[in-house]
Amino acid sequence: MSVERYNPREMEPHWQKVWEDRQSFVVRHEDPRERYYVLEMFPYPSGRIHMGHVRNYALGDVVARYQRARGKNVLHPMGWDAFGLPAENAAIERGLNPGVWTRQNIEAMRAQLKSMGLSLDWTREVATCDPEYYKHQQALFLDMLEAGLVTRKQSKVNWDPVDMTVLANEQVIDGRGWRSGSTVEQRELTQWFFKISDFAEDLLTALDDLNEWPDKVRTMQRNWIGKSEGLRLLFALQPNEKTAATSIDVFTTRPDTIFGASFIAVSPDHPLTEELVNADPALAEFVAECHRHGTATETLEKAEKQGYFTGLNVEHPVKPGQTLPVYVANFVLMDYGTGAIFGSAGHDQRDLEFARKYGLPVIPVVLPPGADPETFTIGDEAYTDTGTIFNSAFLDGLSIEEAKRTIADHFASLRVDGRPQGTVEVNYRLRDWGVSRQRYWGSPIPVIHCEVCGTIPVPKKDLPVVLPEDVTFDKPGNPLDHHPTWKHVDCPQCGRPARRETDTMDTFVDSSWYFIRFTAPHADTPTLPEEANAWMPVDQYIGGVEHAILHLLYSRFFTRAMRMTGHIGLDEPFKGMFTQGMVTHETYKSDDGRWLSPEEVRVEMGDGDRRATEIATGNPAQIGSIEKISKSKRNGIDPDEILKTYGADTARWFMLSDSPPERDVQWTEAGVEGASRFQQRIWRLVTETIAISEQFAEIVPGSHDEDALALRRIVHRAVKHVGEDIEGLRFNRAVAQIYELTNALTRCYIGLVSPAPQARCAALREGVEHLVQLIAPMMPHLAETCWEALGLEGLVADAPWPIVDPALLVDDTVTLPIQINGKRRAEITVAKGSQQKTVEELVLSLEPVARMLEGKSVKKIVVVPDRIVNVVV
RNA sequence: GCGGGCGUGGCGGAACUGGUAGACGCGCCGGACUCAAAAUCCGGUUCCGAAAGGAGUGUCGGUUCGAUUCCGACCGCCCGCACCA
Repeated sequence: MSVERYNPREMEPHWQKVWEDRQSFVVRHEDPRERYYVLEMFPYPSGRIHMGHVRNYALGDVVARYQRARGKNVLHPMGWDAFGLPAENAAIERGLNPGVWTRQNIEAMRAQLKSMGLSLDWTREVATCDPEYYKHQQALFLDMLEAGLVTRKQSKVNWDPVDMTVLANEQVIDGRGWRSGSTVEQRELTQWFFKISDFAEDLLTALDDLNEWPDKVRTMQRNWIGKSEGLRLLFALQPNEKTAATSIDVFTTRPDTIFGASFIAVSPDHPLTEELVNADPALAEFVAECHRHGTATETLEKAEKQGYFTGLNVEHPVKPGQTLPVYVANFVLMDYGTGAIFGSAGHDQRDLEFARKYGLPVIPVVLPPGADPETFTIGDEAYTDTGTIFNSAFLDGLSIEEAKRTIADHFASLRVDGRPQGTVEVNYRLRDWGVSRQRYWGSPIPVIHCEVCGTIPVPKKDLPVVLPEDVTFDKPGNPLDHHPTWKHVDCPQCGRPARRETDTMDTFVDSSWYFIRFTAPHADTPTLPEEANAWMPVDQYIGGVEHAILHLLYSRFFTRAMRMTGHIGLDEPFKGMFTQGMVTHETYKSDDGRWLSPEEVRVEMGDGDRRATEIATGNPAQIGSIEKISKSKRNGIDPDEILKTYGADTARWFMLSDSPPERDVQWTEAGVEGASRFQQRIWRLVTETIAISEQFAEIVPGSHDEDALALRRIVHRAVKHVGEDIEGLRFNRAVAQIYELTNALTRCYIGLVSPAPQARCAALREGVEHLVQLIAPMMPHLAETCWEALGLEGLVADAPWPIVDPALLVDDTVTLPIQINGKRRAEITVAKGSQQKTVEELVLSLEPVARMLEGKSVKKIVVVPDRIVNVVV
């Protein structure tokens, strides 16, 4: 019997139209069913989707469609992270208006995403560059400003003097601007900040409850917040002529080592340093040298510890009459702690290197367990482990923890400069979030600067502050600043001429609350709290690990800030988080070393190994390593081509097979072919099953036939496992289960001869119907086609997940492997729950066992009921 | 350096809380169908061995009746952070 091949090119657009016409995936808030919110990170509209998007959205769509089948009211929206630098670059390079460019890209990418057949509610689409979106973001900004969550302060920024713009750290390469190539300056600018550091402790402790997040991401966030508990300690300066300061404020996590102190070091950016440089040209030169190295940190990871003695000394806080020298040191950071440390050379590696270099004393004060206090010395390595305090007067004999407490109490009661000398303090690495950008293509910050009234918020009734479209990029700097009229406004308070804020917001702000906006995307307030509270938190969020820190942390902060300003009633936006792996592909190089794209080479098998040829020249090409898809290595595959050639279902299926979703997946031509073949196999199985079952006027599920029962067992087990695997996001295992089921059904079909036994035919039919439902979340178009062909009602997209008959999951017999001394030698099939004794007797009577046991005595028989038997001889 | 993860066939990867290692897919080999090819179907495919049998989850050691799984040491790879006081 010849069967027509399944044609995805015809069927996929058909079903996409059916879903759209029927509004299958449009969500109503009033729907009484249990809610489920699944979200993939929204894309930047670069113009084309890439394979990473295909993977991301394929993963999310399986979850969405599965939860729908499970009877949930599923919110699965899509939008555009539409502000950002590439649009401005397009404007500069190609003279396109950023808004026009972005909107064109959105059109193109929307069409591409639609061709993937995703179960998205497109009525909720938002684009962050749309005034309808950023209007509400501006309102949120104003609310947060009022609530004291926003501040304006001076901060050092990387300034590109040619482009006249602030650069992110990632845009500074070897101390130069990535675009202009000019040397980047450190500038003090007044910038807007969100006070995320106020939430440091809460953001840290709440991580413990996010148990549906990858541990890796939680660890990264913990490190980023970087909590350390220690003591803030005042060292009194010896009287001198150089400075008006009378003490130095130091932060330490090791106050227990205070008796081992040998020097004080302050940062080159410390106020004391800045005071001293005026009278000390050599120090000024040293500081300048530090700054030169400052920017290119990563390459100088092992930069030598360097210091400059200031000539100042402090009194030793626990050794009366002794003093400690004060250095300026290149390894002390101004933005951590107080920008000053005391050096405890015996128990900190950096301090040790510094002390050795400048001939300062190294006094061990922590004795390792079992070491001899008379002979213990520090060599090239500082001792940082646990031990007992010694050489430390009243701390002697204490553990490190006890010593920390004792010394904290000791300093708490002493005073320097009229303040307690020691205060227990917690420090965080997390710093406030600077959101000012001197760029055009971002959400305007809604404030007005008035010479008389100061910084005045734009009244809410005047929102949105809309970006002007008529801007030029012909000169460096911020186009908003150059615009002839935009920034000139009257002060909303006094009415006098004033100036708009021309900074725009960091695009991370846009993405910090879009997931909440999706719950009421057309509301004329930022949220409808009732709807936001009903839908949030996002049950399953899926995206790349590259956003594990900033985006997720900012979003967690923003949700808290939105709660404080009354827009939502919860703290944590994402209940479940999943980070997917990257899509990789082989790389190819021509014989003269050019990178070749996969379309430019032909790969063939020859003599057991794979060979590549450059098509254009006919020359052999090198097959290189498997790398993340990138423009520079030219190893990208255009999803559009794949979607056109093979169809969406094939691309989706391939993305879900084989590799676990959290790991990298290698895109291969062979793998895609395999996925495409499987699609045809399903279609054949379905059509042939239909032909077979037409022999019967009516199918009655029967259970008299042993084979039918066996098949039904396999089917129901597969339904159970696939469901569990999808819920656990183990899609590769779900795929394997589906393959196994398909194999079993195919075998059954082949075993049927006409006229087929009715019971078995019914079982086959049931199995095939269930198979179609199992593949529906992954290959939805094929599944709809099969569903229709089987004559089933409605759409498979609306069909409930098949119900598992628990009776079919239990076997009444079980096959026990028999081990002799831990090696498998035989197996027996016994009734489930057989008595230990019966099994033992049965095992010993087995021929192969008896043979193995000849001449040996049985020491012990371990019988794990319904599991395994181990005979020990 | 610190933190986290991972080492299983030719390849991607399975193996639930310790219980038949290699599910499933890719590739390869053989066969059927065909004038032939594609497609499809069937069988085989961890290694050594003709077989009986033996070895085997990075290496070495330990716990256990039994270890890919637990513990210790080492080797290798990947990711994140990085002068954090």
